[in-house]
Amino acid sequence: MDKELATALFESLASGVRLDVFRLLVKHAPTGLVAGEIAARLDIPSTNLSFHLKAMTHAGLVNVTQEGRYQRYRANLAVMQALIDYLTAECCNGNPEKCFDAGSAST
Amino acid sequence: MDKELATALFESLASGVRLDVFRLLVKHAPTGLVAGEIAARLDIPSTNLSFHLKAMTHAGLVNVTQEGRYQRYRANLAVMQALIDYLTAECCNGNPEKCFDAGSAST
DNA sequence: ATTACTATACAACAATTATTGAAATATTGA
DNA sequence: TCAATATTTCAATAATTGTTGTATAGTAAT
Repeated sequence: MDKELATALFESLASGVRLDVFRLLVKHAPTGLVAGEIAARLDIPSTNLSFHLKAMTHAGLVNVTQEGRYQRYRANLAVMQALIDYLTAECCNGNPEKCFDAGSAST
Repeated sequence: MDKELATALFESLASGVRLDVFRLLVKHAPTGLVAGEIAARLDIPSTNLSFHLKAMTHAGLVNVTQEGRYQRYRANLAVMQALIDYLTAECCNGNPEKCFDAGSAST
């Protein structure tokens, strides 16, 4: 995980629409959902959803596979785990004790 | 941690400049650095740095305290930990086994 | 008070990102 | 092949974000 990938992933998560999409896909892992289903559930115009899905796919946050005329999207949980690891390392860099004292009381 | 805060934090981390600033402040936790020192180390014009520091402060990613004519900035590690917790929950929502199988092999 | 120094606010502008509708591409099934 | 469906691409535009220089406000020290 380098800086460039990290910022790309953060950017993918920095929009309400994309965060909604990702959370929906996580809920439906590992099956995933086809584009039309995502659009219907989140009530987003298909062109706009396509725009965001393309960005997320490019960043590697989601994967896509073709199923006939459908495109099935799945959350990339491995990348998400790598991001969490990166964030943990960045957060605690040189000061691990501080980091895990502070915020662990989050319900 | 709600969606609004999460997107604000992701947005804070989604820029190369801001990610650099944050990582620098984490390295210097818990002392922090004054604005001029950050600008010098990262070679960013002070006005531009101020713009980004303001955004990060607003999002809660960093804290600031006045020291005479200096402004000292510190990484907010508690918020970072809360974000990691949020991300872990989002990532594993309904499928914890999948998440931690996949990406844990990150050095 | 005045001079120097630190940092932010403001204004102008550049660049990027988001949204929408219409058109295009590709697949399915009659 | 033809009509129907699913999704993306494209073009136009709106909205947001990033960068820079100049001006301002505050602090420090003489």
